Amino acid sequence: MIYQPYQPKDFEKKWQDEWDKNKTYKSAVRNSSSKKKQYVLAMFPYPSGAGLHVGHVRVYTGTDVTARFFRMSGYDTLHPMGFDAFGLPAENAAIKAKKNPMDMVPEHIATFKKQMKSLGLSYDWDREFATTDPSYYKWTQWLFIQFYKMGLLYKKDTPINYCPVCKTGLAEEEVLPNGTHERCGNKITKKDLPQWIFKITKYADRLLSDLDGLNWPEGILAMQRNWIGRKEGVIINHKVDGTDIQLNTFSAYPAWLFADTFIVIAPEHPLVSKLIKGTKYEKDALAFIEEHKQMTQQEILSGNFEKKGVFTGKYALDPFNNNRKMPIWLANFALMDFGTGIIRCSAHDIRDYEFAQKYKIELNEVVDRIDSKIPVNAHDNSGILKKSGPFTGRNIDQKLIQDVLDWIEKTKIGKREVSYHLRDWIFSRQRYWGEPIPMVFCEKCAKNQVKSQKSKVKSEMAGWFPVPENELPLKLPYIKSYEPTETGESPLSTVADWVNTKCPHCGGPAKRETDTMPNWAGSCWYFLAFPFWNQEKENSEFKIKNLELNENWKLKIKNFGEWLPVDRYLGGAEHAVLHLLYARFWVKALYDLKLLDFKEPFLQLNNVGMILAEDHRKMSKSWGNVINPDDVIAEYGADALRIYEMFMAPFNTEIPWSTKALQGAYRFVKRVWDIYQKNQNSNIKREKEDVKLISKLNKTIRKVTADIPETKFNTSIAAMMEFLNDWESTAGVSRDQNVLSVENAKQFLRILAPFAPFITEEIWRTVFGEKTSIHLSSWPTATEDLVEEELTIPVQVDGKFRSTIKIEGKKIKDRSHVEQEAKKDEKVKKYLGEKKYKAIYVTGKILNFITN
RNA sequence: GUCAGAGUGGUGAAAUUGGCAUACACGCAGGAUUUAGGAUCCUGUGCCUGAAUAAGGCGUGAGGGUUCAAGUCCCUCCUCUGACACCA
Repeated sequence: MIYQPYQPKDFEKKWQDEWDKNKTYKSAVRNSSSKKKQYVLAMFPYPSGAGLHVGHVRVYTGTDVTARFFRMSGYDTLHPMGFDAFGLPAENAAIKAKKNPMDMVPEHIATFKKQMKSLGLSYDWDREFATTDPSYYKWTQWLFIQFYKMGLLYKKDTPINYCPVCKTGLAEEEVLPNGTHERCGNKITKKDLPQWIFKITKYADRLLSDLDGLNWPEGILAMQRNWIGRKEGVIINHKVDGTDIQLNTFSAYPAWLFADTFIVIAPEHPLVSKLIKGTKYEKDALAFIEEHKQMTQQEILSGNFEKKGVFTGKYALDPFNNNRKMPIWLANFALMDFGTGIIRCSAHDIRDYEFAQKYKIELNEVVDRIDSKIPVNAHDNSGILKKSGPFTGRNIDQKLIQDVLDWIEKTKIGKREVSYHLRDWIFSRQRYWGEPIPMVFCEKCAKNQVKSQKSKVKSEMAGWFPVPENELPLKLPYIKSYEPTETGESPLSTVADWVNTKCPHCGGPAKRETDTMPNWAGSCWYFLAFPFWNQEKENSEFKIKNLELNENWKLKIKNFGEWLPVDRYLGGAEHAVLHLLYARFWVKALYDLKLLDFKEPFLQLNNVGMILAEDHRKMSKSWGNVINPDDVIAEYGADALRIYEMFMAPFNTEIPWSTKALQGAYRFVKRVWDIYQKNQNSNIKREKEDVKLISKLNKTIRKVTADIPETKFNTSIAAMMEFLNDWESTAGVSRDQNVLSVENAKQFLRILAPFAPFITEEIWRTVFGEKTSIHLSSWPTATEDLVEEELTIPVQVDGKFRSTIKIEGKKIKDRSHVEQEAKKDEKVKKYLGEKKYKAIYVTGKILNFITN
């Protein structure tokens, strides 16, 4: 055969089609198999109009390498792909393009799929779906109803971001950091609208404690722990002087409670109106509350606002100090959604201290100052207490804190309490492009339920009923105008024939919920769907039986649940909290519903680092520094792109793109091509194999085998490059290419296959004439090193490296032999001289002579 | 401020977990081939002193410590990145 230069264009398309046609990457049918499995998943993409980004290529290639490795290693491997197509970005893009997202999304998905195939990603496409498919969101809606039925959802008036100029409700993402609307630049306010809310806080403790068993990056675990923000402390009850009002405060630093001299309360706290009603302070307080309302979330979060407050005219009685009177203030730094919204304040907190100085509120310190300018900070939890009742004179330590807590409970001043940073999850969006929330409101039933003494339905929930399950999916109507409405309500509220329906309870006229679900909904359970998302099965076994959804779900989990949970999940750290937390939450709730039998969705998590542009900025159209994977593939081929992205840096580090370095990867792929082309032209005989080269090959196999499961793709490739260097030079020296047997040449090709699926397949089939895909061949096992005749041992004198000596492999454990050999070495002689020494020999690693 | 991660050549980075620091790659320099450029191949490439492919010294953010031996372990500090942040 004549030498052919490397031309990836000549064969990449051919193999894509072949793999497609033969369903090479179809996952095994898995039911009650005892065979080991790997469910390898990349966070699925939102299919934007821009197509795949080189950043996508990085995660998907890493995931693909992992899946291919396990597939070849004999695991049942599930490696699916789908599309997260609901949500704001898609909707805004569609508004801009003046199209309905329903028409646009399929186009974008087609582009993504085409690109994914051109990259050689080994997905089982039979399981593909988009979260926007009614057959998928039928289940999302059904799950919503299950969660509703178990009491995890409630509806409540909640402030949302609202643009008074555009007259529209906004998502958090649309609010710029300076508190203005990203589209019109006007200041955003809050508006109360009824919202569906998920009681994720009910699972706070389990979401926290179950983190312990996960093989996740430490940083992500820490972020989740932080976000949940569990804090142990006490709730203290106070009477308000001259009223029957009771105020509860939360404190995480019980040792310092005797120091508190005043109380602040969040302006939006429901007890405020009661405190100020009819007093001479009312007018000022109301003005203050109004001013506070005008503050945007951003101003509050920026921390740059002035700490302000007004006196309510009322006093709380301090149970720690003989009912000493504590003035109650409204303060703009008190948060309604942390603790109880009411704080006991003292000199031992910088913020409280400054506030008290400003308004000349009396203070009382219980620990002597170290720095004369400021009081000791309670967060330090150290010092000796004074003026602290029974605890005066005691040192602040764990024992004291426990004693204080016991005392508080014994005297019934208050009780131990746990507080969380985690808040309930606002699940409503006043937007078009999301799963319609499958709930119906009936005014008549609502009235009846409120009237009825027997009804246990809370007034806010009265009249709400889930859409009957046999009506699912509740399809999103195809409409022309779906832009946000003037009232801040969902655009669906304007579609009369969709809104008006029958009450599932009384059959009378009723209205549908017009809010849609947030972007997160579809991604909360998609990984559960892949194992059973197989159209053949859908159509035959499950559809024909026409089971109730509940039975249908259970049957699916029973038959295909063996794939679950996900063994390896790969994706960006930007989802560290929200997506990962929400998905964990749903899985736990489903476990409680007995719809799943495991508690954590993702056993191992690996983060992928972002790829920056060559100029070290983020890739962005406006900078004009975007690298399009299609262009790279056209010029260098998919294999070179894959190899480069796996080799560029450790998988989880952020890294700028480098076209030069890409060319290095391209050279490597080309050299692989060339050496096999040369091999093809020589008659290879096993007996001519080079022993050292085979030893190197086995080391390489061992290295790659160990590295891939640890996502150390860069060092895998470095090892293979080393091997290729050796192979080339050995072949060069021996002046014929008979240095590796066909079997061994194939072994190297197989360990390269997960990284470079096209070139390896092409060589496998054309050079070696194989009939079935290399990707279905089995992963090579490294054999024990064939005798290494000589080993190199470094020799130190007094801890300084001086020389190396060669020792026969057999004698490597012979300590005195190694020592004698070392003493023959000229350099060692020079430094060691005639001095007395002690020798430390670590077998096979190092020899160190110590003379002093 | 809190939490997490990271500081190694001109650059991206390695280092079988305490044992020859800088593998692999990019870049650069010199050479071969070429009308030329590109591509390809070969050689060299941490820093300093040296004519040197002689010899030596110094080197993993800074400083200290443990050890025969430290990029790796311990203490103090500095810088950068990310996330959260008026959290009571």
